[in-house]
Amino acid sequence: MAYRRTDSVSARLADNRRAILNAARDLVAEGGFAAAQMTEVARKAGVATGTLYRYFPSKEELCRQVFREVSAREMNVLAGIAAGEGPAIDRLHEVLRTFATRAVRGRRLAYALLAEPVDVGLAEERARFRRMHGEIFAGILEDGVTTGAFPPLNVKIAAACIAGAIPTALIGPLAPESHELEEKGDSLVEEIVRFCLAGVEGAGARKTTEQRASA
Amino acid sequence: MAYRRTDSVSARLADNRRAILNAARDLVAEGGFAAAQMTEVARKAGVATGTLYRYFPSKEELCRQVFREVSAREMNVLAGIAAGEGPAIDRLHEVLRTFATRAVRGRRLAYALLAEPVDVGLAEERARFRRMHGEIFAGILEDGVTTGAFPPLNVKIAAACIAGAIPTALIGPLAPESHELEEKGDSLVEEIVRFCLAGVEGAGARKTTEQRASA
DNA sequence: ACTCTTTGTGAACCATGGTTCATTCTACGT
DNA sequence: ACGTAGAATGAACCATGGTTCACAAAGAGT
Repeated sequence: MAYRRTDSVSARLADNRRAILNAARDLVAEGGFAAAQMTEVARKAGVATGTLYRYFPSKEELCRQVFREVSAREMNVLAGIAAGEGPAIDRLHEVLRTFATRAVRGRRLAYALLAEPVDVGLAEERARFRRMHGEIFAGILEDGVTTGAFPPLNVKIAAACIAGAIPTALIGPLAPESHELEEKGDSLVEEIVRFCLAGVEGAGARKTTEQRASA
Repeated sequence: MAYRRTDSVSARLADNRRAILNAARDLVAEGGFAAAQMTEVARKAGVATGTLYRYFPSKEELCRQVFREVSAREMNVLAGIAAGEGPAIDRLHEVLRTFATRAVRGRRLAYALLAEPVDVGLAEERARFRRMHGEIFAGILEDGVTTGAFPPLNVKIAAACIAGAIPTALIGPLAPESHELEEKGDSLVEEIVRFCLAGVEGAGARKTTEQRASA
């Protein structure tokens, strides 16, 4: 028996791992995933390039991990609201407003999570992120439909629409070089949320001119 | 005077250019922009790799050109509908349905245009594409608001929401490996369109529980 | 003190795929 | 026919940036 992992070593390993993840996260928060190059991450974390590979099998894994950690924080905030008490409509309102507002506040990070051009690995992670948004929204919608607060609707599709509408409406303004959020951010958020709520609530069957004419 | 460009030569040049663009377009339609590698494009177009650079300064330019040509066709279809006669609401309905339906029919191409992970150059082109969608939608909305068919609303934001909701709701199903569109495509489209129309029409001020309570 | 194992190092390595360029070919004008 | 300009060629080139690996350092056990 020649070697055993001490607590102090385990701690140091854990510290390193954290330092690496933090370094990567910070780089992403500053310049998006494009800025998270292995050399830079290592430098910022205070370790050698090769060391990164003792903790993560590849850049892709490292970036995925960062993506998951950052997005998990957001998801938890939203999930918390979704799981709360109160009428579905209020929770929906709150979730949407929070989603949009947090994106506006943390623009660069939001841009990285939602819109920055990334490679296929991260795109996959991003898809998962969107899907989870959809599921949170869908949960509330389900509630609302059950209690009769919302008209009958296909909750999955409506949720997907919301999960797409919000980021897209924000993306132009979210782009790193845009500054229009500083002032008009709040009203923008309000308007987006309003659209989504209306999409949910006004789900009753509706007719085109032809249908009205033939009635 | 030693040389003058003949008609036959000009024609051949134009043919080559077209052949290259077509080759690239076909590759994109089959395997997305990821499949449009210069070597492949050249092979498919029946020219040498170097020749590509006599017609396009870089791969990025070539791909942008392809993107523009393909997307222009879509935009024109939508713009045609938007510019038509009839009540705004019908035109909106028609435009949205057409947008979604065409995406469903030309899945792979739609995926490439809307969702495939691409590099920054094409992402820029894609952003322009989205913006143009938004402008088409916004034009109709503007009309509808003016004529009183729609309640007052921020047309730009609503348009952006629509431009985001439709692709996002389709993306999962659009993904090359998914086959769920074959059967459920039409109802999916209907539901998405319904959500968007409701978002536009139900734009009247709406109140949260707190606001209702304090009234 | 000595050995053995794990951990850390960073310069060299390599894979990918776009781009170049010396050379060859084509066709225009005389 | 022949000289020349423009067009075509495609194998070699190169830039980027992730990954490796031979070696050194540190820590654990006897």
